[in-house]
Amino acid sequence: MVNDPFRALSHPIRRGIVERLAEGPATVGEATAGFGVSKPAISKHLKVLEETGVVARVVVGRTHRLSLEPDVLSEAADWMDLQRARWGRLFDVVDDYLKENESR
Amino acid sequence: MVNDPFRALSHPIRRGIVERLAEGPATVGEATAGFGVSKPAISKHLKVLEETGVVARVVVGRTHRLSLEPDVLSEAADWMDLQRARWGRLFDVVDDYLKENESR
DNA sequence: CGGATCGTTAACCATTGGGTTAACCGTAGC
DNA sequence: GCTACGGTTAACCCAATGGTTAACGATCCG
Repeated sequence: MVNDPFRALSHPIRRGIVERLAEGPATVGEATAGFGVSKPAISKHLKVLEETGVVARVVVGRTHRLSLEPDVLSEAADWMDLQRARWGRLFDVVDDYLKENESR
Repeated sequence: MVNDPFRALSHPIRRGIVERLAEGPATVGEATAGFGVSKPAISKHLKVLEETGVVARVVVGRTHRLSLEPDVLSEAADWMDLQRARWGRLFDVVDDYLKENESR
């Protein structure tokens, strides 16, 4: 999978960036303030988010404006919801199953 | 974050295992057939899923029965849905924003 | 022009990740 | 008892991650 949103979201800093961008577009400085890592580290995280198609970048003068690219993230959200719907049908079944096994 | 479901889901094999377990509990062999990697590799993926609290294991004789542990995955699904709800309010705004910047 | 600002690239380093093979453990079954 | 089976552990390998500092590029502004 070339666009792997789960990989993109597997680091807390990148999730933090996504959270901020979910409020609306922002510059790199705005979207990444306060994470306590160096600028090159931030730059790498942004590269991952951009490569996976989670974030889009528009260069405006010397600042880079970032915005969320909903499609790829929606894919991930859809996958999660689908799995949740499937396991949701099993709630009670699982309990029974475990009890059955414990008593074997 | 000690229980990081996104890390757990960041590998396609682990997502595959989750998909199978969303249909219902299964043994290791059942849940992980056909991934084309060795058994130790599988074992490591299962360890990750177990450590992150995504999967529970009950040893029955010489087989290990796996089942999905819904809580941690639900956390992730909730996070995704929350972000989607937030960025959803921005759809048109983003378009305007990009156009505005392109014309600068 | 010259300095400050926003952000990236380069080079490097330590750790983690994901895979392998070989060996092992415990249980099942003949 | 012994072999087959389900699965893990150990030891190892290489590539990818995530961080650093130092330097750079480009733009803005006095």
